[in-house]
Amino acid sequence: MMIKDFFEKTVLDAFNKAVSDKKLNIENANSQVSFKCEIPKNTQFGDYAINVSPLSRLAKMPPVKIAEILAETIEKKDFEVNVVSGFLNFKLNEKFLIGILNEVLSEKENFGKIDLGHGKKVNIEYVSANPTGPFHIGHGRWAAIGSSLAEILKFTNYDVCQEFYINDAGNQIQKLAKSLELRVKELNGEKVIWDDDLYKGEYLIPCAKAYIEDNNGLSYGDFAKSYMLKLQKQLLAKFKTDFDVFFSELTLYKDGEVEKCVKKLENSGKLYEKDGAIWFKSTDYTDSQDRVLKKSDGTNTYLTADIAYHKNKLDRGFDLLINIWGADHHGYIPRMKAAIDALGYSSEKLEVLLGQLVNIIENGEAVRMGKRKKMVTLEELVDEVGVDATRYWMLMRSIDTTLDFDVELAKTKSDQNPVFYAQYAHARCCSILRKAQENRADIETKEVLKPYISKEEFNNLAKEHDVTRLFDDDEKSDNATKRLVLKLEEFKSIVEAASRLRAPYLLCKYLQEIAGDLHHFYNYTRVLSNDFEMTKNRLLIVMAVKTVMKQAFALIRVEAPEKM
RNA sequence: GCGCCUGUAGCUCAGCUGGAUAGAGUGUUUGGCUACGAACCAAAAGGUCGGGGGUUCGAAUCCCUCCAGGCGCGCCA
Repeated sequence: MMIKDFFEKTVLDAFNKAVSDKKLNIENANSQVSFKCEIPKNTQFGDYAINVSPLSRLAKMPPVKIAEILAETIEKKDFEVNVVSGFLNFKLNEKFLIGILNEVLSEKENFGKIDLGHGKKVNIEYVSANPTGPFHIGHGRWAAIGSSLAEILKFTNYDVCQEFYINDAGNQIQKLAKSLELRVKELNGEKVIWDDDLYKGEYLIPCAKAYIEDNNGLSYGDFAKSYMLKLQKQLLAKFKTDFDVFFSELTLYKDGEVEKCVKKLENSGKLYEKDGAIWFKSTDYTDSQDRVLKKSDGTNTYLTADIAYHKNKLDRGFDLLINIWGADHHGYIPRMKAAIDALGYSSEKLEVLLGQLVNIIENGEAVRMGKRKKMVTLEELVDEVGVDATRYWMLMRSIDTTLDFDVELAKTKSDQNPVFYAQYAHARCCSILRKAQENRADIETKEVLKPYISKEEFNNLAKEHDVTRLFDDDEKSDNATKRLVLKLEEFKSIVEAASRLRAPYLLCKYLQEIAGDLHHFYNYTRVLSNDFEMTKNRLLIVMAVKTVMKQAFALIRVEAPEKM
């Protein structure tokens, strides 16, 4: 149980008791009363607080009075209560904190796990790029967010399938084929003329060389597609983004699923013909205009195949479809939801996370990414900044804000990137745990001394973890200890929020905070000392911090290094 | 014109279903290593929360309106 819930329940119990004892006079006994526990901004007040002011109208009493009555009624156990105006402030004592620490130590990497998904089958689709070129930085944002969200959902008991939709069936593929053909001819010494709408990026030159060397009988289009897809897959793996399924749009056509889907829509009565094209009456739902499914030239639009794709996913039995789309696809949501409803499924099963785009900052100016202009590829960025820093940077901010990526800053000042601050805290924990078991020298005599704790004792410590004492009558040290232990407990609510709100950035924020608390603790509290009992207790704190940080890093798929 | 997102410290951003004196990082200034990693810590300075109305005991948070920026509004994908 989370501490906040504990205090909310404690106060609610006290409230009910006060009402039945007639200490509080509530007219409408059936009225819903609930309390909200929060961590005060100013920790002078206490560790947790509940504001009872909203009750004053109901009880016809000033807030202070209510707070005083409740404070008297509350059954105190391992904490103190004091009243300031309408607030009930709670201060935890040492025993309470020891309880938290023991919980972390016994649950280990399972600490913070919570069953939100009840094993629900969820499909999360993201990146889904055309196989016509390398990823740009924007793709990196979706890759980082999607892969991290997948971890978070798994941790909160969802059955997760990560999927990448390959857009390999549109006329962009013809352009790709033509572009490769021209590159091949160029390499063969022919003079060629490039149309403006072709892919003139230099990335097709190595592809053309490979084609000349051995094209395996493939067409230009097929060769280029599989070549680009292979490169994309390699980069995704390097970027710690592991898809379970790569789904080809083309197979929807080959298997006749697109036609079947159109038939089904036709049966629903939502299709009509106009100007030689087949339209979907999506305005019967929430869309602002009807959409063309089959163009007057007889070919399908992108939407048609995409509807068939979503039908396919639903037919595979997923309870929830999560799509991560760039903000530029925002207008696409109503038509997709309309189609899902028209097909007889529930559009509530589709949840679209709209991500704001990424700007590249160069010389202090935002440069819009254009596909055929000179651009920074994700691969270049990863090579220069590193996988961890790039992922962290992409995840740090809420999906709702446009991300400004200052490439120069990330390259030249990478050692002051926030990710290092958090990683350093983890490495510091590891270092203390190592040092505790190593021989050391006496400060004055330089004589070699035994380790603070033997390997055997250390290993027992990890198994039995009996925390006996945390405080040491040093105010700063004790406060730092308390702050750190409470931060460990907060991991539970962070995980819950990150899962419910689909917000991996909360974990980055949490890592910054716990890292800060660890460094603060380190500066005020000596872990390894000649007080053997205290050394053991503090090693257990460090172990707990290491465990929780490692798990938090795992959820965003960033390395938690033992050394740096 | 319509829809979505954003506007909080010099810069980049938090601020949970309304609550106590508005929070971090970074930058600036200052102080701290002769035992566990100074890639660290501590302190100071820095804000009419885009403007204006409204709702109420109370608003950065909810509602209305205006302003500014971003992204969409194809028989493209």
